[in-house]
Amino acid sequence: MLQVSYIRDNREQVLERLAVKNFKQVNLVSEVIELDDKRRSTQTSLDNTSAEANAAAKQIGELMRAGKKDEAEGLKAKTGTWKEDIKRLGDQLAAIEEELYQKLVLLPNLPHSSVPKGLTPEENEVVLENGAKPNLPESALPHWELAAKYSLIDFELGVKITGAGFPVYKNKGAKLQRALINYFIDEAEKAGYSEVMVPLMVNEASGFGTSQLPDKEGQMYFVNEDNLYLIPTAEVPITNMYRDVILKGEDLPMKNCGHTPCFRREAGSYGAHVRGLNRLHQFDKIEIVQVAHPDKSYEVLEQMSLHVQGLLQNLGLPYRVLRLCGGDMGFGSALTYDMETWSAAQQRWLEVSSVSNFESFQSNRLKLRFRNAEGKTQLAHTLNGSALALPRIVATLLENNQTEKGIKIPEVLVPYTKFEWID
RNA sequence: GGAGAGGUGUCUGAGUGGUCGAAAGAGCACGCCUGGAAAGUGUGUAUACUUCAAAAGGGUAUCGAGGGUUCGAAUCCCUCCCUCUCCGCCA
Repeated sequence: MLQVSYIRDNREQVLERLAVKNFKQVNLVSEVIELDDKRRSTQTSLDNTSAEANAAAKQIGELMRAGKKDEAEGLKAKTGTWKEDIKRLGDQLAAIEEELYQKLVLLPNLPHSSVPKGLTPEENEVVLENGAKPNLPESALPHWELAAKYSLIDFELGVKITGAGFPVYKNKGAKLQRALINYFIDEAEKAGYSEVMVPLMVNEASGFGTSQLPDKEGQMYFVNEDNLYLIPTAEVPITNMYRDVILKGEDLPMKNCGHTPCFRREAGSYGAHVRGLNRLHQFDKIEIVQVAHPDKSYEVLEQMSLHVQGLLQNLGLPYRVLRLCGGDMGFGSALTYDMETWSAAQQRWLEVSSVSNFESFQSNRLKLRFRNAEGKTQLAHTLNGSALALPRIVATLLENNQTEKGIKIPEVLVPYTKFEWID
């Protein structure tokens, strides 16, 4: 959520930035400012009336104690109008604040100045490409066929137990999952992220805090009985650890990592591109999260991007880094890098990570602040990224590393898998 | 699931209708004291809003959340949420 004070002070710039995200409801900006004007004047009237009423109440108390009952009664008689006014103004204020909030949550975050204008994924900017794409023989198989051939993943069994998009990992397929999880967590800890294990269900307040709600309500599984949402990413519980928190300036940056399954309804996405591991309802992911000083958050973003790239390099996967264009960015993000690996058998790029700086968009909702050098509270910046999401890594690994002998496990993983080949 | 107790500031904890944004202690910060430290001592120590104000400061709101009673609510009433204890169930 954007800060109203910022919108007020930088109206033209806000409009300009929103245009980069192709945001159409530009009149919301002036509506927000008008409502805030109304809010302020109503608040002032309410405050003044309350002050009068408070003073009178105090005086009545004093008169009562002094035994001047008549005077007190006289004063009491006058309080009626104030009471009515306070009630009326209070209701008005609540209504205005609600309306303001409803409009405010419709405004996406402002994109960073480096974000390219654009509508579709094709307009994302390729920042860099790294690693050689393997040349596979004609007989190369896509990962879903490899998974069946080596008995690594049973999609049909998952359908029986739950439904499409909930695969069962078996044998070396299951072990590969655990190996990747442990490897990614170990690497994150080496980079200074402290591990947390968090709940897989969150309440409404947490969903709002990281702006999945109300924006992506339909994308989350919802447990009606208890009013809880299954997490679509560990970003939600991990970032919400810092909800309603005032950090000390010297505590920044806070760095956490965690592994969780992620649950996504992915309503409406079917077809050839979602075969196999390409898109699932449940998958495992290691998330890295930082709470940073506003002056440092873009440095931190680069550092997180490099961390993710390091993992991909270590796994020997060809990858590229995209700077998302305004139209392809998430609602709350100011700058997002997507990392994609080249899936040689499918001949396409697969998104395996997304690293974003939310600046103060989330922290404004979270009320996540720190005490700055002047001792004042200030909104911190939040960042997060996948490091990494497993399924497409597995897909690319299986496809790119297939040989006649079997599938070669990358060296860095062998201490974790304890086998070198899937055969 | 059944029965009971309770939610106050960074923490402990007082406060059952006015003088309460809230005693006291601890912690923390700064100062004094000290060769240095401890002890001692003094001061300070919530958040938000504010078309009041240059600032100091002032006003308003907040004692789990929301509503109500009252001239006046941390205190009384209602609803909800949460925590703890005992019983039941249980990895």
